[in-house]
Amino acid sequence: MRADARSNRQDLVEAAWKLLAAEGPDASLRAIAQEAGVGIATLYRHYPTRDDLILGVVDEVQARVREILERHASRWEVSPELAWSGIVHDIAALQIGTLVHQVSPGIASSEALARGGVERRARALRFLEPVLRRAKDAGLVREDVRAEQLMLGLAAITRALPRGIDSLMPGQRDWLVDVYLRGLRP
Amino acid sequence: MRADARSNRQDLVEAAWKLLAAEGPDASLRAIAQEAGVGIATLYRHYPTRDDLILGVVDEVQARVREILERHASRWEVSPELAWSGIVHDIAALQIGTLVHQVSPGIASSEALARGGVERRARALRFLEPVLRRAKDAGLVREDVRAEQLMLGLAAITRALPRGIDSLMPGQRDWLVDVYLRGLRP
Amino acid sequence: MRADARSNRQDLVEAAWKLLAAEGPDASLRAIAQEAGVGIATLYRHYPTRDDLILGVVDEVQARVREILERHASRWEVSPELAWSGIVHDIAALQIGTLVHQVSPGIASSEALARGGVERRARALRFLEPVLRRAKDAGLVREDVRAEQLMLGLAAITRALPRGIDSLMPGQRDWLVDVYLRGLRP
Amino acid sequence: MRADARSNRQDLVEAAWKLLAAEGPDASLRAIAQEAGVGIATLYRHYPTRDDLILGVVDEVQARVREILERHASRWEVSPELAWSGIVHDIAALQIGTLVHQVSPGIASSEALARGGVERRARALRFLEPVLRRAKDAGLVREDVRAEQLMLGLAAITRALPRGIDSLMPGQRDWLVDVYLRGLRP
DNA sequence: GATGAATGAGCCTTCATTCAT
DNA sequence: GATGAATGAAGGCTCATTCAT
Repeated sequence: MRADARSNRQDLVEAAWKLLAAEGPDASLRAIAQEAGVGIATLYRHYPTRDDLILGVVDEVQARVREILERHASRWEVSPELAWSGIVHDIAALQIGTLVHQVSPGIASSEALARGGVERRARALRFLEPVLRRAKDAGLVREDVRAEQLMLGLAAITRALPRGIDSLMPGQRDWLVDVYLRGLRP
Repeated sequence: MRADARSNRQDLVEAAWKLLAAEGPDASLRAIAQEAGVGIATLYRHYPTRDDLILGVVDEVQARVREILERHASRWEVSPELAWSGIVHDIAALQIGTLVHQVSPGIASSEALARGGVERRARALRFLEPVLRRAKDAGLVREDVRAEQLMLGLAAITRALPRGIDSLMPGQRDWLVDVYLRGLRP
Repeated sequence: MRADARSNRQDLVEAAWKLLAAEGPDASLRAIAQEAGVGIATLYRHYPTRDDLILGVVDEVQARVREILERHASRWEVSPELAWSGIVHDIAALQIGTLVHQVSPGIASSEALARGGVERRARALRFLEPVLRRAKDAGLVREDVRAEQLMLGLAAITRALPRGIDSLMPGQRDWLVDVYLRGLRP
Repeated sequence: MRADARSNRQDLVEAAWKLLAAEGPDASLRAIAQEAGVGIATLYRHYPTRDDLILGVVDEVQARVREILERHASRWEVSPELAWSGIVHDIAALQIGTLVHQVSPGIASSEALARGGVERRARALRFLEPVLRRAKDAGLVREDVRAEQLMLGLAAITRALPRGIDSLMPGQRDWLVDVYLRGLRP
C-alpha cells in the first residue's frame, strides 16, 4: 500500500495546486481532498496542517520551475530572447501568485508558514539568479532588477482569479506578461 | 433621507473599500459594519446584499478616478509624460484590484453583480478612453493597447494583499507600476 | 428583545450545568445549545469560548450554594447537626464535582479557565469558611480539616457520572455523603 | 499464541490502564497503542472492540487486587487495623474509579460492556466479601455496609483526574481515603 | 501476526443573513 | 431608521474503526 499512499500524496498536492490557483488562498481543504479523490482524513494524514500542504505545493512548484529552466537552457544559445520569453511565460502559466504570497513574510498566515517560506524563497533565488544574470548579459533585463522583485512581479501578475481570467478576456495573461517583459528591458 | 442616514451610508462605503483593499474579497461584513461604526443591520438596510455594497464601492471608486483625471488634466500640456505617469500611479494607489475583479463577468460571484459590473465597466471605459487616446497621441502607449486591457492590467498589479505587500518589499508597488508603464510604450 | 436574551442566557447556563453534571466535562456544546432550545450560534454569542460558559455555570452554582447556606442558617441554632448535614447534602446534590475540577489549577484545560477558577475558588472559600468554623465549634468536624480539602472531597464524591449513579444503586450518593460526614468528625 | 503476541497483549492492557487512570474514560485508542509501542491495528487484533480492551484491563486490575489481599492477609493477625487500612489504601492507589464505573450497569456505554461488567463485579464481590467480613468482625466497619457500596465508594474517591489531583493538593487522595475509612466505622 | 493507510462521523467555530424591538 | 439577537450552513480538525499489504 506504500504505492497507493505515494500516489494519494501526489494527487493531493496537485489538487491543492489546482484549487489554490483557481479559487485563491481560501480554497477549502475538503474541496481539495475531494478533488484528489480521497477522504478529508487522508489529507490530514499526509499534511497535518494547512501550512504543510501549502509548503508541499511550493516544493512541487519549485520542481516544475527547475524543469522549465532546464528545458529552455539549451535554447539559450540559439536565441536568448526566445529562451527568456519562453521561461517567463512558462513560469507565469504555473499560476504561482497565490503561493508566492502565502509564504511571504508579513503576509503568511502563520509563523510556521513564514519560516518555511523563507527557506524556499532562498532556494528559489539560488536557481533563478543565474538565469536572470544571463538575461541581463543578453541585454534583455535592466541591471538594477533584482531576482526577488522579478519573482514578486510575476506573482502579482499571476495571482489566482476565481474561475480564471481567461474566460473574461482570452490571452490577457500572456499579454500582461509580454508588457512585463518589455517593461523590464534596459 | 435623514442626514445621519446619508452619513452612515458614506461611512459604510469607505469602510468597505478600506477592508476590501486590505483583506481581499473575503472581508467580513460584520467587520465592515464595525469599521464604519454602525450595527450590522444598518449595513443591510443600506445595502441589502453584499453585491449592492460592492457596487456602491465601485461607484465611489469611479468618482475618485474622475477626480484624479481632472486633477491631472491641466498638467497634460506641461508634460504629457508626467501627467500620464501621475494618473496611472494615482489610480494604482486606489487599490482597485479586488473591486475590478469582483465585478468582472465570468468572475463575479453572482449574476446581479456581473450585470451591475457591465454597466459600470462601460461607464469607466467612457471616461478612460479619451485619456488613453491622449497618451497614445503623446507616444506614451502603443496603439494596440485597449482601455479594457489597461484597466485589467492595473487591477492585476494592485490586487489586495493581506496586510499589504509594502511591509514585505517597500516600494514594490510603484516599481511594478513603472515597469508596467514602460512596457506599454511603443 | 433584551428579555429574550436574558432568558436564553439563563437557559444556557442551566442546560450546561445539567449536561456537565450528567455527561462529564466533555459534554458537547451543540447538545447544550439544543438542551437550552437555542441555536449553536446563540450559545457562542453569549459565551464566546467554552471557558466562558463553564465559568458562567460556576457563578450560577456559587449563587445556589449561597442560597443553601442562607436557607440553613436559621436552623443552626435549633440543631447544628441537622443544619450541617443538610448543608452538605444539599451542596452535594448540586453535582459540583465536574465543575470544581474543571476550574482547578493544574487540571483546567486552559490558562484562562485556571485564572478564572482561582478567583472563584477564593470567593467560594470566603463564604464557606465561616460555616466550616461553626461546624468545628459545634464539634461536628475535626479542627485540622481545611475548607479547600472539604470542598475537593465533596467534588470527588459528586463527580459526574454518565446517566447518573442513582439508577445503579439508589441512595448511594447520600450514603456516601453520610460516610463522608462521619469521617470528618473528631 | 506467539511469545511476542502475548507480550503485546500485556503491554496493551498496561498502557490502557495507565491512560484510563490518567486521562479518564475518553483516552484515545491511538494513544493507548502508541503508549504500548504497537500499531493501532494490533490493538484491534487483540481487542476487537473498545469494550474488550476495558474488560481486559478490569481483569488485570482484579488480579492486582487479589495480590494486594494476599499480601496483607498475613498482617491481619498482627494488626487488623493496619491490615485493613493498608488494603484499602493500596486498592485506592490502583485508581480503579474510571474502570469500575465504565463497567457498571446503567452507566456502561454498551450492552456488551454491561454484561461483562456484571460477571466481573460478581467475581470481585466473591473475594472482597470475606475481607469485609473480617473487617466487620474486627470492629472496623459497620455491619450494614455492603461490599458493593464499599467498592462504589472507593471508585468515587479514586476516579481519574486529568493530570492527577496530586499536583493540585498533594496527599489529598490519602486524606480522603482516611476520612472514608473513619466514616465506615461503627 | 503486525502494520500503516484510508475513511466518515462528529465537534468546534465563524459567517452571512433575518428578525423583533 | 438603527440596533443587537438568533440562526443554520460550512469549514477545520480529530477520532474510532476498517482494509490491504
